[in-house]
Amino acid sequence: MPELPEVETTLRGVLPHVIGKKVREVMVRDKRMRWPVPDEIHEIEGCRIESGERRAKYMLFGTAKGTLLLHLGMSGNLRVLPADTPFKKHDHMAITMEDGRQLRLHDPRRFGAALWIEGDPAEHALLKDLGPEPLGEEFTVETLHAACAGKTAAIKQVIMDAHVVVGVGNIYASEALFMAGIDPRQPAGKVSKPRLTKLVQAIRKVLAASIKMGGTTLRDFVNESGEPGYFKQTLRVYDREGEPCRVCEAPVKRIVQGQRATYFCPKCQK
DNA sequence: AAAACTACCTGAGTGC
DNA sequence: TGCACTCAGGTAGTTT
Repeated sequence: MPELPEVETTLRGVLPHVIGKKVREVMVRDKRMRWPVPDEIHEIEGCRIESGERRAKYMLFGTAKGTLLLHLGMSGNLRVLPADTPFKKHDHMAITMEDGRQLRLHDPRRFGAALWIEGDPAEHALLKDLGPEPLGEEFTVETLHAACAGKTAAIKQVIMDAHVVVGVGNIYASEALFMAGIDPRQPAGKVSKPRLTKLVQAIRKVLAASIKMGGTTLRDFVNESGEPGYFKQTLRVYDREGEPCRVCEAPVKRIVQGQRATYFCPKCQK
């Protein structure tokens, strides 16, 4: 589920409930996540949360003692609920704040993660080799051009590579390539610089637009309040196989690249 | 170095 | 109803 806009939406919703507040208790109901939830996660108990940031699709909550890292995987959500709300199946972790509110990490597929980082999070193994943020200044046509140079891999796979640019998942990769008019199968090294310029703009635009609408709910994404995102109705190609292109009316095509579905318009994207 | 593929896991949907 | 099968928003790790 969650790509960058969904994580950003969740983080923004959660922040007002945690910034400047102390954590009372962490309850781990099922430590089987992508990596076992470490016992050190309890280090956060009694700490005041000073910061909350997103890096790629990771959420980082900083305290004086260390940093809580959360990832929503494919099926996760993080909700803010009264602490006495009955637990649901797959509510794996609950973080109770001093005011009685609780953050619930719910993740049926358990591809998500909850880790405790001591020291500088930027140096953590999961974060240190990540590429630039797509909405930040460091992601430019120059960086993308350099990353694509000489590569035979399809352009879609390259923009989904977190070493090149973070946060571009399967939905927004297809959408950005449509907006830029680029065939997702094009070898990355063969896409001209002007077209990469369009692609950089398209990636920024589609992510920003989705954040504005609270993200995309395909099946089960909900934000911190349990509400879906509304960007799905704006999708131009993703999950629209056989339906008419919104520009030229040619049927949208679905192919598989790197074991993942890709959607594109064969007429608009060359 | 880069590309291809595997693995992790549950639930929804489809076809028989 | 039930079984077998496919597919799903991510990404670290291994193999080629």
